[in-house]
Amino acid sequence: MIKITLPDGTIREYAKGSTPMDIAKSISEGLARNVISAKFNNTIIETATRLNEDGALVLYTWNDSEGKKAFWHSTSHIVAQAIEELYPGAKLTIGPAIDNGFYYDVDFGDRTLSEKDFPEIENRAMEIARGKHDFKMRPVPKSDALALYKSQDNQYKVELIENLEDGSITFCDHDTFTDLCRGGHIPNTGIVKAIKILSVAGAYWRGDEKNAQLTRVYGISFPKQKDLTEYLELLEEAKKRDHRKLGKELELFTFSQKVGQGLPLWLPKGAALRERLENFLKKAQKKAGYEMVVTPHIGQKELYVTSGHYEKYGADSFQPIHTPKEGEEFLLKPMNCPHHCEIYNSRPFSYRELPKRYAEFGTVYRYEQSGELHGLTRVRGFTQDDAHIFCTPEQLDQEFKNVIDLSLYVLGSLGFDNFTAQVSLRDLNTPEKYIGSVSNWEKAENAILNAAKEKGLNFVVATGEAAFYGPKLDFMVKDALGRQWQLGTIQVDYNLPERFDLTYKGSDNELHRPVMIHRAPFGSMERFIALLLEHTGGNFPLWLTPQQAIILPVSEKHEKYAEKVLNSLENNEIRALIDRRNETVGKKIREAEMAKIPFMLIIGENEEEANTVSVRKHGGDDLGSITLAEFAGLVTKEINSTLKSF
RNA sequence: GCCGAUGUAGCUCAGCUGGCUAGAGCAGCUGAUUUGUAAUCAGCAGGUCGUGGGUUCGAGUCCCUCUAUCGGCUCCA
Repeated sequence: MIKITLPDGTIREYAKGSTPMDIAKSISEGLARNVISAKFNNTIIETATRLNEDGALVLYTWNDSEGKKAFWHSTSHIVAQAIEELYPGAKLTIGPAIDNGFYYDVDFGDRTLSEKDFPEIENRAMEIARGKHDFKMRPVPKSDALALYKSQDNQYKVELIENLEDGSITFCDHDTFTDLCRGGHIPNTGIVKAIKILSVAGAYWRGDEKNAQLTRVYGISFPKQKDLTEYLELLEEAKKRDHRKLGKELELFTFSQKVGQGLPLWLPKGAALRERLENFLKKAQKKAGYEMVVTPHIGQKELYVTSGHYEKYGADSFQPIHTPKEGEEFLLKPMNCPHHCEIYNSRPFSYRELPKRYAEFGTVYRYEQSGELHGLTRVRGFTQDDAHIFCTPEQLDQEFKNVIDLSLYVLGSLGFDNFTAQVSLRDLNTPEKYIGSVSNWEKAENAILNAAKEKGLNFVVATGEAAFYGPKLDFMVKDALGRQWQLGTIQVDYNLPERFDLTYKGSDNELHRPVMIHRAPFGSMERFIALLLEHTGGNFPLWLTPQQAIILPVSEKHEKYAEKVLNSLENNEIRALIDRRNETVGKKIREAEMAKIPFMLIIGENEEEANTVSVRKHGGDDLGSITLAEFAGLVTKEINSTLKSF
């Protein structure tokens, strides 16, 4: 007998060789029907894996993310079989589950795969699924595994197997299909009731640009047809929150082919919104002891050679600007730090004066590869809400924690409560990617880890994600389609102070090296506004929204009163306009609704007589007739409830 | 940059396998209407079909180049 510990802590005894499915059956009929995957002593196993020792068992259903993972990974096997049958000679590589579905990377040789081919793959895959074939794992000697894939001329699988240890290699069979696989499948193909191929994309073998490009087939599957329909509807809904669509509809920004790709043009409403965001942060920064500075948009090449940016990115940047005088080379500034270092260097500092906190809404230009551009989230010209803090090593911890507070304040004020804090460290295996001494890196990394822990921040660690000059604490937020973007960032840097020979006079009358914190709570105005659009669906917080109210006179007869109302709103600093058009109230309301204006003030005879406004909120709530003073109070109250001061 | 897809009026889209002067709704303009909580009516105007080339008697439609956009990969100071 073996002792099995279940998640609730109960320990049950089972015959040696029992499977997770046996155990599920012993618990309940319903569970047995729904269990699709299992984890034993922290290893994902099959529901048919025989258990021969004591241990902890977790059973998964479709409702668990591990269950979905097994479900989708299993579907990738089914799709792979369909592809292998439909496209003889196609070489399979890997096919994992991802957050929303799965993919399979395939080398189709000279053949291309496009959307037109999806239905055929889907149909054949569903046929296979309906065959209710069991997924069966079996160990295979390395020599046999190699022999199989060598006979198929599949160099990818051969490469994978060569890196595996003999004895640890397993194949998974279902129907007539066999694949190299470490496991984690659902019991049989019949559980999959709906399969959708979503897209194809190029993907480099092993993620390396130098390797062959494979065709990545993305798909998703569900245990019910209805789930698929709902998922596709969800995708449609998400498209409505696309910041590119909303930015156009709300007249915030645009792009011009003539100006150039990745170079956003801010329209009046968008520019005003940006300005409000900037002022919001400026106010908080002022309280936090920052001073504003202004630096030029270009700098001599030498500046970036000193900082190390030229060596790292020079070849992949906008190329130097040459002046009529020979030998002068300037670069469009791709970051503000070198300029701020030179501001610090403009005079000597005593330890008594530190920290110095220089802030600037600095517009920078980076040459992003054309395929990487994406709306406002990845552009070639953008404005960072940048600041650099120069402090003594003793001040570093406190300063870093203060910046965390500021970043959380910014995210919180704008309703981003679903962010991921990520500590980005260097990859110890690729030291050539980083500049500076190991001891400085260790100091910097520890400073971030300690500050994050002391602030009780719930963070994940990402090795290899550090900047080349230092580690970072990044705040990541997902867009409407679940893609993760970095917004705020805080970085500790011991390197630039050395490269720019920054110093301060200590209490010992000796010169010391300050530590530098790079930070941007928004990240960039462009990306932040993009994510804010997707999160709010264009319904910005009242304090931020371009137009807070619109006055809708029932007819031209009430235009005078409308002016009076507008005047009163302006005196209360409420942003409003009058819709003077000769249209019906119904139409004016419809358009105000579509423009996502928070308050509609309808005025006609009744209101004019009673000196009131009829207030309709965006979305349809009728607040009835109230006085202008009451309305102003309402607006102030709503603003104060969302906009706390720092 | 690489793989795949897309580009028709300011916006959203139709235009079948190539065949008369390229269509619709919304927006715009003109006029009528003076309106009470998501579209009042009528008329008018608006497009070298992303760019350049090719095939053809004939190209919005087929082929190629470039360009921009979209979904990925790679990259992201």
